[in-house]
This record gives sequence, C-alpha cells and structure tokens, in this order.
Amino acid sequence: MRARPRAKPASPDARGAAARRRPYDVESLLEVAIAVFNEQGYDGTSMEDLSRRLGITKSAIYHHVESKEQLLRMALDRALEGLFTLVADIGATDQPAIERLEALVRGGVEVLIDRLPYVTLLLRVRGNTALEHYALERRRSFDTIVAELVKQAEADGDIRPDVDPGLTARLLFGMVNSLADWYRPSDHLERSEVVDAVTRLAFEGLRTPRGQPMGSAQVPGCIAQPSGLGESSLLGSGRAGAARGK
Amino acid sequence: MRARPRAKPASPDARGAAARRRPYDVESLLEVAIAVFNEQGYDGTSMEDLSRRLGITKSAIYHHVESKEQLLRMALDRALEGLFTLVADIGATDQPAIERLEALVRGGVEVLIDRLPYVTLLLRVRGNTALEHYALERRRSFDTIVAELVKQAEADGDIRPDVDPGLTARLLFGMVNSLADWYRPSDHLERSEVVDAVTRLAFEGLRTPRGQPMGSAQVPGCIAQPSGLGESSLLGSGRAGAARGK
DNA sequence: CATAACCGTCAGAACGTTCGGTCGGCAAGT
DNA sequence: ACTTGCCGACCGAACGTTCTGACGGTTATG
Repeated sequence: MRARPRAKPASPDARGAAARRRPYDVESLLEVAIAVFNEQGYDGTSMEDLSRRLGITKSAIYHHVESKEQLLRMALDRALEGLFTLVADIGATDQPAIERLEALVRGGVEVLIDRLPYVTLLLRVRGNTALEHYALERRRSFDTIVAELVKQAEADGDIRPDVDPGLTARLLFGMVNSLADWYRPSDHLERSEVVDAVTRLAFEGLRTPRGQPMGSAQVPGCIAQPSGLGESSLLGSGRAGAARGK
Repeated sequence: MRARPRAKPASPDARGAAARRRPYDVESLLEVAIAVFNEQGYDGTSMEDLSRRLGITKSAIYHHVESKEQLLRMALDRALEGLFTLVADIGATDQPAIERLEALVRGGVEVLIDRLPYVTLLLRVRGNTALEHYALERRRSFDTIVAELVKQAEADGDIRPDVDPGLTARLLFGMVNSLADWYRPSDHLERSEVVDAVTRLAFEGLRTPRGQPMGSAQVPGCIAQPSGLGESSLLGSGRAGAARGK
C-alpha cells in the first residue's frame, strides 16, 4: 500500500505558482509567520497553518528556517532589542527621573507601534520553553527599570506618593502594553496621537484639568480636594453638570 | 452484562491513591485545569498535562467533562458573567457618566481580581474557534459600553476633551486588564489598594496633584499650562528639584 | 444483617488525526 | 555545474478522544 518509490513529474501548476510569486527569503517568511502567530497564538499555529498562508509546503519552510522556535526567537529578539535600545538611550541622558520616565513611556509607545508584531508576540509569552523563559526574564528586567524610575520620581516629589511605586509602574506600562491588544496601524490613528494620549492620561489623568477648564463647564479653579482625594468622587465633588445624565 | 463480581486484585497502589484522595468533581477539576491553562496557555496545555497535574488519567477527566473546550467555555462564561453583571448593576443607577465610569473601573478591577483565573483566560482568547470568537464578541461589546460612557462623560465636560473617547476607553481598560498579567492574590496587596491605585492613576494622573502638593515640594499651585498642556513637560514646567538627577 | 444491584470514579489501551521535522529529487537561474 | 527554492512522500511522537472494565461505596431488598 505504501512504499511509493520516488520520482514523479509533479504538477506543473504548483511549480508555476511558486515561480510566478516572488520567492521567499527568511525575512518575508518571518513577517508572515509572525502575523499568523499573533492571530492564532504561537502554540495554536502549526507549521501546516503557516505553509497554507505562505502558499508553499511545510518542507519549503524548513528550507529557509531551522525550526518553528527560531521564528519565535527572531521575533522576540527584535522586540527586546527595541526596548533595551530605548532604555540605553534614555539612560545616557541626565534629566530628572520624572522626565526620563515620561521619555520612557513615550518611547515605549513608539517601540510598541513601530515593532508591533514583534512586541505583541513578546507580551504574550508565558515562559513554557527555555526560550520563552529567557524572554520573560529580559522583559522582567525592563519592568524593574521602569519601577525604579518611578520610585525615584516619587522620591523627587514629582509623582503622587500615595500609590506604591511598583504598583504604579505596572499599571503605567500595563496601559502602554495594552496597545498591542487593539492598535492597528490601519486605523489611521497617528502614532504621535497615541503617544500624546498615553502621556496625558498617565501623567495628568483623564479628568478635566483642574487648573484650566477647557471650553464649557467652568470649575472653581484649583479647588483643594479634601485631602483623601481619591476615596470616592461620588460625593462632595461639587461638580455641576451632574444633572445632565443623558 | 457486567456481571463480574469480586475478583482481580489489580494494582492496589493506583486505586488506592485515587481512593485516598478526595475524588474530583467538575468544579475542583475546573479549578486546576484553568490554573494550568493560565500557566501554559490553552493551546499549550494537553490533556495529558492536565491529567498529570490532577493525578488522574486522561480518560478519567473525560468522565467529568465532555471535552477540553468545555473547560474553556465554563471559564469564559464565568468571566463574562462577572463583567456583564457589573454593567447591569451600574446601568440601573442614574448617576452622571463620570461617576458611572469610575464605578465601572472600580468594579472592573474587583471582578478581575475576584475572578482572576477566569478573566485572565478571557483576556487571552484570540478568536480561533467558534467559542473563542463568541467570547471575543461579548468582550468587544463590553468595551463598546465603556467607550460610550467615556464619550458621554466627555460631552458632560467631566473628562479631558483633548483625547479621543475611544482611545481613552481602550487605554483605561487596558490599564485595568493589565492586572491579569501580574496581580497575584498572594502578594498581600489588598484588593482595595489596587482599586484605589487604578482609580487615582486613571482619573487624576500620576503626577503630584497640582491643587494641593502633599508633604514637601511646593508647586506654584494652579498654574495654567500653555493650552497645549501635554506636548512636552520637559520644558517650562518650572519644576524645582530637576537638579537632583541622581 | 447479609447481600446483591447499582453508582460514581478512574486506569489502561487503544483510536484516528495532527504535530514538528526529514529526505531525495526536480526545475530554473547563474 | 552549482546554487536556490521548492515539492511530495514520509517519520515518530504527541494530540484529543473513546472504549472496556475494574474498584470502593451506597442503597434496596430479603
């Protein structure tokens, strides 16, 4: 039943299709592979899935690439390289912590957008294999850098002291990293627009600026919240406009 | 049919182990399964992995559960139920949008923490199967609700108008959802502490409150930023302490 | 109070399928 | 003639799932 010797003229169509398309190299193949990984998850993507998307056979993939894991490794390396280049650039400056932190956030958003597929993959790694474990460790060391910057800025009195620095750092970059879950370059949402939005929200908060109400709704400028300012704004905020309710 | 009375000593060890342990039911099995899913990813977890962790065989799992996917479905349902119960509760009130939004954020953090394993799984779904696609749709409809609340609060003049509402909403819940990536109940980090931290950061920003500097470092209270307030705080903030730079 | 019927729980051994990966060879450009 | 890009056939292992049946405990009956 089995044991079909060898040879065969093969179908000329298949060859033709391969010839007509621009042949793959490692780079173009990687691009597609990572896109599929991000759609279906790394574990959820089989080499056959990849081959189908590439329009070539599984074995053809192995002509360009050593293993499935190598594809992942290349992606993770590019993501990590982007992040650590960023911290190196910022570390070379001598601004105060708060400004370095802001630069880190802005730069973080830029790296995330510029290398979206790579960073997306990095953010989803769970540490199953040795490679993933390594990537996870590097990522953690990046997070530590952020946390220490936050701590320093807090010591400088430049960011609110009523939240734990580690917690702040995680939430801050949690917000940044969430970009990977929804940002698509095709949304014609400018990179700079996102950078500004993140920076504003993170540093100034989403509530209408107290110092200078913009447009309508005037506010008694600069009112001092009753010290425990965040407990609950449901009472005593004295805010007009509350009656609007839809 | 199966009239095989007593006979066969078989292996006493294996049986004994099963008998000595409190037997599994769907609930206890689900708990372990979801923990493993969250460690290794759903696709990265085989039924054999599960059986190893449970201390029973693969076939024994199928005595309690119809399929691997059913385990996922149960988890996703619990996560979604938590989120939509929350929006139902909030929808029943008639507070202004900004306060409902804050309640949604606080409640979102609480749901996420209370049902951490379930929500974590939900947040990692990529829409491969029909089930995942359904979960993804439901999640999207939740996000839409958030976005509309943000839009309304912005129309009320209660949150900053210089950021697109959809963008704001995504970033806001991006921050909330990032909890799933690092929060562990064992960190003895109180739930309420996290809720407050998220709320403060999201609504007031992480910069030291302008209206009322706490502790040291005085700030010229209530200075009016030059209208385009967020462009870059590197210049002109007039902040002292900048000299500290480590 | 014994015992037989029945139940939930699980092991063991398979099922067919799909996995990541290998191999020999063909076609075309240089 | 050699390299580059690829195909089709194939492998052993692992996958999710199913089947048969053994075991301990409960319950109903005599």
